[in-house]
Amino acid sequence: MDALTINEAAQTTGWSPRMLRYVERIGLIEPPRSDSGYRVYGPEELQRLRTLRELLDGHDIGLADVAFALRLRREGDLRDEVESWLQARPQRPETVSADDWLSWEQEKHARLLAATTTTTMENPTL
Amino acid sequence: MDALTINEAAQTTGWSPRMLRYVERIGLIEPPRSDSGYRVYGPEELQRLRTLRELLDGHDIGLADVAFALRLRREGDLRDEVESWLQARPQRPETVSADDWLSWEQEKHARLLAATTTTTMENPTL
DNA sequence: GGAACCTTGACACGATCGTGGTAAGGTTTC
DNA sequence: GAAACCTTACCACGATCGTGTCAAGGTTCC
Repeated sequence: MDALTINEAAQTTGWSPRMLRYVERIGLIEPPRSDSGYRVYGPEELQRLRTLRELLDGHDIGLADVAFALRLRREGDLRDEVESWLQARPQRPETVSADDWLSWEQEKHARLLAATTTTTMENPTL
Repeated sequence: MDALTINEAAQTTGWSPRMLRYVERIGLIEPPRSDSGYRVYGPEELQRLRTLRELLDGHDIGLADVAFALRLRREGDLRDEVESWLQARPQRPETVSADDWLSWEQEKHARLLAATTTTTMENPTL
């Protein structure tokens, strides 16, 4: 069976049970619950937990960073505002530099993506 | 004249001099320096400082969050990995929704990249 | 050449992040 | 019905974030 309890999930993923609850609380991985309220970790959650670990270890980022990235993805207006703030010349190119142009180009991708993922569908079965 | 010193800039933007140095240190706004090393705040910096304030006040985010967004924008591999992690069904869609499919298509790039960096293949014990 | 700036560096401090424990109580299993 | 789980809710603690203040030294202004 691929339905592990929190301690079993902790065992196989390397996270502590405490951290699994924390990761859930900040909204990164919210496993479904059994009838009696027990967290149920399926293969999906386990895989996500492992890749999350890799993500954190790979770069110098924290859970809060990933949580913020999640916010950016869910809250369209927030993402747009942050994005447009960052866009406003981070350096001071007296003239429009090639660098500016480059980032603009790169931005198109994000913009397109943003346009389609704007739906903030929420459905946390509490 | 539009070349203010740090205290003047603080005055007109509402930030404290201390915070202006902090904002610079985390890479958000790095004003040029005079020959003697004094920070020189031009209209650009002032405007950016004001909009930064609005950005922070508008949503419940911190400077560290904006700094991370900046990292995401600068470090392409980081952005891709974070993006692809978030993409991996944040919720559990029993059925694949159209929305999922759409983003799936657009995210192929990120997924491919992720495939090369994700090597954790564990079998669900038990 | 002194007043009034600027610089970096340090000490400090509450708030949050990332963890770990422990307690009080419900569930599952045998 | 007791053991071994699970739940939430606290207390704690080092690390970082977001601030302030202060010290020691260079710069600008008059």
